[in-house]
Amino acid sequence: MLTDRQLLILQVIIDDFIRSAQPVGSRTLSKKDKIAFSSATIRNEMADLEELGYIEKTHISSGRVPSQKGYRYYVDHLLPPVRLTKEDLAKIQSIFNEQIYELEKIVQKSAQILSDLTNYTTVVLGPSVKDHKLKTIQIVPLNKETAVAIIVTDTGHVEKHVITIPPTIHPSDLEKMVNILNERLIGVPLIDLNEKIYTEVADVLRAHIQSYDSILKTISASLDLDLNAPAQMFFGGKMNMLRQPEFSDIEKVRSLMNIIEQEKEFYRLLRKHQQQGIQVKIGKENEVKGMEDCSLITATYSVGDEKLGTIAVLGPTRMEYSRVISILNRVASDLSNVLTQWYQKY
Amino acid sequence: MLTDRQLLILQVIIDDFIRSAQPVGSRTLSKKDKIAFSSATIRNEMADLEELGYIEKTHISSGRVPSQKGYRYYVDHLLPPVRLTKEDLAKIQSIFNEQIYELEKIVQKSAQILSDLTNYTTVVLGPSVKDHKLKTIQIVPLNKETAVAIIVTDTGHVEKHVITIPPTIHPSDLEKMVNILNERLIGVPLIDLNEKIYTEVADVLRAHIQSYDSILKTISASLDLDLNAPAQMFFGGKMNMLRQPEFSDIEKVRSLMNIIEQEKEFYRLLRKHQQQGIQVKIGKENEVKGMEDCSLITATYSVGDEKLGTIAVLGPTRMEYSRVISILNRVASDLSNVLTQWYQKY
DNA sequence: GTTAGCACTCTCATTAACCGAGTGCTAAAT
DNA sequence: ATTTAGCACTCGGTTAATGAGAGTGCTAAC
Repeated sequence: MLTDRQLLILQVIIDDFIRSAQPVGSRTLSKKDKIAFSSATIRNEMADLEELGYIEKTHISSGRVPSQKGYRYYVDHLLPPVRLTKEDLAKIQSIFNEQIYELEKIVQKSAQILSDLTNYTTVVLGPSVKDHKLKTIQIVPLNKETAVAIIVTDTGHVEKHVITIPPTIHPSDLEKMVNILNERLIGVPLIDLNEKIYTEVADVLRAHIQSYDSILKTISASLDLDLNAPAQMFFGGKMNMLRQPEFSDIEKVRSLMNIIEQEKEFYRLLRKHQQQGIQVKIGKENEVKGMEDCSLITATYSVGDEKLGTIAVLGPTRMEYSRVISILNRVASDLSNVLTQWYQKY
Repeated sequence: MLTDRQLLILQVIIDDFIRSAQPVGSRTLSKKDKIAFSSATIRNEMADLEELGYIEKTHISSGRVPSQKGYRYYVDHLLPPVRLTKEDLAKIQSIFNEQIYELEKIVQKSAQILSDLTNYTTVVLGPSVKDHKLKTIQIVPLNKETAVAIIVTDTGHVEKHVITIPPTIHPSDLEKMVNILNERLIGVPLIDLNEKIYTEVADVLRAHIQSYDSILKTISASLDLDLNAPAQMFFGGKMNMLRQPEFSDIEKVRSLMNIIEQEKEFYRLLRKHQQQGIQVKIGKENEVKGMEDCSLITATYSVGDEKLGTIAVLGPTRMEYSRVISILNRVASDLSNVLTQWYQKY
């Protein structure tokens, strides 16, 4: 329903505003190469665009600023194509340059590079360990009372857990228990461990081990807690927001940092973004107080068909959507490829 | 060489300025209970104090502000006694309430509580693992090429390390190697591991194992890297600085955050503060550009006589020295006590 | 349908005036 | 010999006035 000319104007307004952070006036627009008509014409079109809700004035005689609806339309239909420069590609490549075998490190480095590249804040939601499969479980006694339980998954992830050992348990029982656990539970996804303990392991334990009750508690202690914990979040460029002119007000910085720092809220927000592909949430679409001036762009990365985690870029609503989306696409797919390739070995 | 009255005035000026963040004038001072002489007298005394360098004016006809020298004198000689409230003590106690057996968690929680209590930024330098002693080393093969090496120390600390296994190494050799390592190296401090490998283990290995060269590389890979890594730093209340009026300027926030975020610089700074007891570095005493308006108060915590790490509180020079020092003293000694008690079991 | 022209609006930067908090100095009081 | 009252003076911060500049909406001409 918008005419081509209106679309052109909308696009140029948003492009210019993203660059300059200043309201865009009709005269500025009329000087652009792409635009061949006079400022008066532009003024008329702008009045229409404003009436339709795509742009706004900051005050009665100011230039125009994109509205949330405007950004939404821009993101959905008007994104200018971006080609990543060689430098950009090289940096992205550098994430995978070193031979890294640890998922966490690679994910952390991705967050780092991504924030360098975009100058915004990035968050990478690490893969939940729930679906990883048990490779081995070890219990290393530290002294009479405590021991550290170590769980290794098929992906090389290591969980540790310091536990107390009730004095009723005999060391040899402990050893037996570990053997039984390893015999019966290798290959089981961590999330199913608790169930399997009761269906598969409990009977065997009862048959072989004296202090059955306390040993069960010990097992629970070593396996239970880590499952409900949220997946790790890796941040990059937390302070990049300070450079954006929209955050020259210390109050805004504070309220935004509050959201980021108390990670729970932010984690919940990211959990919503589990769908395949790039997702863009603009301003109030995030439904979080204090993020009205922010946009969140997310992508997922995966191994084969299985989603592993989410990569997110947080910036002002006046964000370089095109560029960020391109970069994010690239990083997510490269990361998926590398991980897929890597996991195939197992 | 300062008269009692001058000291009194200096103290009241600093106390007031710490509270209000506003330059203190003679009239304000004369209204204080402690002060029984007129504003004119105070003006004379202040002129002297200024000449001696303990206080400064922000402009020719303003009230006085403590100088760095003033703060230094205040910290060294004029600290008003502070008694921690029951609430404060209860919060500090709560660090140790839960039965926590993991050093990292307890240290992290200390940082958290400390920043809550002081409203400043806190850093806790975790203990370096270098001095911990090897409890066991395990190598868990993940697939043909990679394995994860797991080092457990007597303190329950777990290091993991993904390594590649050269195809020339036979799995049984790997097993032999692990056995030999465990036989020979248990109880050795991590920092001495590399040396011991050559003095104690190399010969045995050569005698028993075929692919001697590649296995040595593998060992190095599993043990080498983690030693030079700096000890972990745990932050609390990174954003608390935003609430201080001296950081209403976004530029200052940025330069300070830069220092904090790129942890290396900050780590180096903390390393200087290894001496026993409370240390206070005021403003430029920190010798870090961008920290001219900050003070750093540090304490060490230890097990028995052995220093483990450093606890630090970073605030504006206009910091509540008295309160922070009291709290820090308490936390450091409580932490030391708990850890000493805990470690004695080993 | 497009554009030139014009009156009007509003922000922002500059300047001037003023208030208030604070100082230093002098002279009187203790 | 101190201490204090008094007074002239300084300077930052706030308010108000002014003007320039950017931008708009509307009308009338092209």
